[in-house]
Amino acid sequence: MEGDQAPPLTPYSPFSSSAQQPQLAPLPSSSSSSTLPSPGLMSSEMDLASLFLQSTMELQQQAAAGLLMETMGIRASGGAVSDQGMGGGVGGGKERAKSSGGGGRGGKVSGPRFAFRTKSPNDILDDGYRWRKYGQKAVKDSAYPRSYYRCTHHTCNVKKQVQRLSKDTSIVVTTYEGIHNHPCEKLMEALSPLLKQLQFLTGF
DNA sequence: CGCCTTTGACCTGCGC
DNA sequence: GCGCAGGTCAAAGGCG
Repeated sequence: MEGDQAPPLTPYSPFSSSAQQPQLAPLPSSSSSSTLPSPGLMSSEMDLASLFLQSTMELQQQAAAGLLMETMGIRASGGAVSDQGMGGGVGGGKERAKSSGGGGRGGKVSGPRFAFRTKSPNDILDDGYRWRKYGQKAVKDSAYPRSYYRCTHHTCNVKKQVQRLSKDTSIVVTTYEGIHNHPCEKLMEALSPLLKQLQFLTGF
């Protein structure tokens, strides 16, 4: 069924149309809203930790959408990549073909995708998660290789691609695919002392 | 010792 | 059907 192109990324022209592109182009459609991870914390008694967990989940969404980036002083601009650029897909070596449903180029995605550009000398921007690099590939349009990363969390299947623009080497295009189903480690680590203090003060 | 990066090979989808 | 381009795997090596 080649019918399901389902371009989850809003096409945009990287530089050409000087029009006011949004700071980023999160995936508009159905996929993003419906694939929100349901954090299994529906226990009857929700303590502060659970609340925190939930809020971090939401934070992730915003972070992924680049909103947080700006707050953190990271410049997020541009938007989604067109599918001729990094739209790629799950090509598939070996067992991936069946496990992930294949997909292939311009095809299915495992989750919502966000792409944004950051102006940074570093290819890797520290978003609080731990990533493991699983591939690097030279791409045709760019003089710089594209790197492939996967979230190291066991249950998390989020991937990201990082590529430096050949036109402007100071700009790094990062594409996130999927949504983390676990809290941000660094964030939790930083907040845990606060949480304890809060619990102490509030009597919980 | 565990985790991460590197790198070549392999697989899949698309265009011609 | 073939070649190209992109995405992923997995072994090997490095580092803290």
